[in-house]
Amino acid sequence: MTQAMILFSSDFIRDIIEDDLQTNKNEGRVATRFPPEPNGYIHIGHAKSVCLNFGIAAQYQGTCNLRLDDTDPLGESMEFVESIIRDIRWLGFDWGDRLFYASDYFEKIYQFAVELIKSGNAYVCSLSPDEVREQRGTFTEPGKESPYRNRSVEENLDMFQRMRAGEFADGAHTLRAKIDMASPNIVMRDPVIYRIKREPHYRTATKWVIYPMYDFAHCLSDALEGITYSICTLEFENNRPLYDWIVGKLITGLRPRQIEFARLNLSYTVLSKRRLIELVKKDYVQGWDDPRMPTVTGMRRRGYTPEAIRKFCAEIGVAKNDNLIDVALLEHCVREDLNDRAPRAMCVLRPLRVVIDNYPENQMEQFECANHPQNPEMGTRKIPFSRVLYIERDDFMENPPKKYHRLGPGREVRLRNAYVIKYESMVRDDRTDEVIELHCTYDPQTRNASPADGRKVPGVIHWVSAQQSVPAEVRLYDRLFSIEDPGSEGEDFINHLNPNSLEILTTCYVETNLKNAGPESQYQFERLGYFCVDMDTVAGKPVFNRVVQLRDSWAKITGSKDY
RNA sequence: UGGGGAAUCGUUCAAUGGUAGGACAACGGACUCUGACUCCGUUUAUUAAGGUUCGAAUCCUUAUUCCCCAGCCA
Repeated sequence: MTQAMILFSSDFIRDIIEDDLQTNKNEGRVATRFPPEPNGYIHIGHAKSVCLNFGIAAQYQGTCNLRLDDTDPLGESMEFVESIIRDIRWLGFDWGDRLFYASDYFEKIYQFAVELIKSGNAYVCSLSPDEVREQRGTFTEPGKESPYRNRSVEENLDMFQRMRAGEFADGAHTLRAKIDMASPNIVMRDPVIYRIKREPHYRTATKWVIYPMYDFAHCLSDALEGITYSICTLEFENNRPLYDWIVGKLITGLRPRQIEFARLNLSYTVLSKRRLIELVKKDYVQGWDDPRMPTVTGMRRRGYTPEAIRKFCAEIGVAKNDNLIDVALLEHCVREDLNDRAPRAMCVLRPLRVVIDNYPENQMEQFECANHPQNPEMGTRKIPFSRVLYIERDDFMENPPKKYHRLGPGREVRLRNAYVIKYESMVRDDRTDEVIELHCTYDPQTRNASPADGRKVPGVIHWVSAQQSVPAEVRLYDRLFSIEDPGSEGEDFINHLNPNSLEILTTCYVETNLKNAGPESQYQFERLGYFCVDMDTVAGKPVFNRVVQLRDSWAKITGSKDY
């Protein structure tokens, strides 16, 4: 990614780095890493971390490694590795040849453990999981030392080797760091650093039956890669003393420094892996790339751009306060980006038929329309106009309120890019009494001009030609949850799913120009919002996802939600 | 309850002993062939109480509130 694409910024982590650079710590080197576990898809919260780690590397001419933190084979898979790589690339970041796997370090990490045993700093413990828990103590009481704590180095070495050789059942023994069972920090009470797990690993297959724990593997992986700043989230603050203890015992010279920041929370969604997995597994959504999901792949399918996501990550900043970011900020960022780059188009979501009585039966005109009102470089396109049109149902009211400036009995309105038309009469369905058709007349003088008599026509509505438009499916998305913080309540978050988070409209009409629009291309449907061509599109029958609505000050007045 | 963190507009981020500022949101208004965009304007904050100081969001003291930790998850 080029320098220009990076949003440079300042925060408490960058302050630390700049201080270090001043004193030439780490010989002026800046090395970070993004270390996801490949057991799920990455989401907008990960994107914050990606932007932070890769952004810092770019800002200080350093490096950022991509490292798959795959030390627990349960749930990890190549599918997730591939999705993570795809998503980070799409976000616009590059790690060159520095793609690493913690699993590639298993042998080295094993040797580090042997070293720890030899120096008397680790022992094989044969307590059961329950016993370990019981003996760990509580917040207020110290733990008890394991009866196996003082095994000889020789016995430990032998046992650990036999653990590796597969002589024992899962859970029969663990390797524990010998630290302090009385530590007020529970993390330091002789933490388990290796466990036996007879689970095939997606990369090392059945080569290993013991796997290092996060606390042991992560800091050593950082050290092996020469990481200078190991940036992680707040919940690892308690683990930092252990991080420093392990590195202090095993690594000489320059050591990585762990710095913690607050993870992102976003209103009206959930960002915990556990909850996201539940949404997918129990079919509350249609997969990881469901456009309602806060996953990178979901947002991509929805129509978000990498630029918008990066802007958002820059806007929210980095600090140590717990936060709940208003999703309105995310929406603002995508509108800002798409406003600049999305060509305009017209689409009628809920059609109402309009006949222009004084327009000749077989006449057809082509109007040249700007693709972007502020950017002429985006060119023009031709839009067909004819006697029968569709307009939005919401753009006609029988008994409109005062400030409504669209169509109604006795009213005039401007058809966007076309003529001013005037209401003449309506046709009702005999049975339902519903208005099914409008008859209007047009003013031929108003094609590219205001009415000759100087009268004001305040309203402008969008439309398509009935004959020359293409049927489309449009999927309207709303927030996945109906409360701000579904993750916080004691109640099951599933109870707060928004039942109206997806509305599928199958009778829409879009202008002919979009008949073969390619997947992932974004448009602004004027007066409606930004839309993105979904991958479910088939030739000639486009499917659009609504990325986000336009800001709508009329909706604020009426309280109505959308079209 | 022991330990580790954090408290600043509605939401967020800043101000590093010297004018509390930005963004989003909200609310007015201007403009407009998108009730969009853009532009102009307005409202709103230092958790509390003491102290140090010419001067405190910042330093000290005492409270209060919230988050994290008792996985052989990360």
